Amino acid sequence: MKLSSKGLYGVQAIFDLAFHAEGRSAQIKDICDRQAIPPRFLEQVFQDLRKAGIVTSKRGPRGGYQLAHAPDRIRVGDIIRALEGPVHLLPSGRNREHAEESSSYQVAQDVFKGLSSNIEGCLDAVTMADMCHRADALGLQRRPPPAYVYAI
Amino acid sequence: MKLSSKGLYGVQAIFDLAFHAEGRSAQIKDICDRQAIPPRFLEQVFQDLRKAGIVTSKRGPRGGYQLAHAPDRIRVGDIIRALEGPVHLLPSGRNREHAEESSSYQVAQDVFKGLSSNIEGCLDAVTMADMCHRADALGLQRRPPPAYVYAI
DNA sequence: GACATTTCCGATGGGTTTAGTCAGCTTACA
DNA sequence: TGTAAGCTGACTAAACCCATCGGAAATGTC
Repeated sequence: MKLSSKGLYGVQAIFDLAFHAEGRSAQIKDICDRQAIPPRFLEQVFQDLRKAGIVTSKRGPRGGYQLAHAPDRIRVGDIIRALEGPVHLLPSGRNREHAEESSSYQVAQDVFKGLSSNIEGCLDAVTMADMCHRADALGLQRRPPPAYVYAI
Repeated sequence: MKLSSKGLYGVQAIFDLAFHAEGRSAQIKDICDRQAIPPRFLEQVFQDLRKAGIVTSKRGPRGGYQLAHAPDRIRVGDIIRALEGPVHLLPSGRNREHAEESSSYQVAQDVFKGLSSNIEGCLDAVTMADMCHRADALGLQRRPPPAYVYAI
């Protein structure tokens, strides 16, 4: 049982936004430089995150992405669900229709449903604010984007 | 985030063994009939379970599989680990070596390591005995294998 | 208005994993 | 010795993952 790269990249990127941008917006290029993520791939990831309402975007020069909520309101679970769908331990089998009738299968179904929501609970227990605190504890330096200065 | 069919089939099969065979042995054919699992596929699953020491096997006529431990000593997590490897949320990336140097990545790594062991904890909290109790509560009937009777 | 920059969208391709099948071998009971 | 089971390894079709690409749309700057 593992996470896809999309999920990891997503969490890294949102954390990056929370930690380095601090409410302002950042661009894909900069996030990828800091987090070592392929830029064209992160583009896709951000599309999903935008559709899920986790970030807002602005096009054009000096555009970029911005958190839609405060870091303590964004949970790891929100990101994972946006990128990989709900945690659902039951595989959507092909000839599972026949099995669904058997009450024997229902026991497994009940158990896995309970486990799924427990696991979601684990993921929802960690927020971006938590990750920022941990980063501070590690001594990680914030690199806020330079304030824009008009050319002379 | 989802489970593979192998994991579900494995849990179903071990539960079936605990519930219907009750310490005795059962054959693939019978388990598959009760649980609606492709027989040749369950064969593979049982090989992994045997190598992990969760079941023992006996070949030849009137052979079959048998639990290696009491149902309250077999946890869902044991089965999942045997069939899908340890829960490890971090994808084993290709160019992740470069990223590992960045302490930014280390934050994500720490968080996911913690989450992984929490999730294992969820899976280890449910035993086969628990599933049997639940099945009893659902009114599921046990179908023990008929005691062998010598032909006249 | 022209241009540069950045996000947005859809398609594509290589590689890996999954789910299931198959043929043939080994073991062991009767 | 025949037959019923498990054991082993190879195989395949489909799905999925991880990007990468070309171009379109929006928007700030000159």
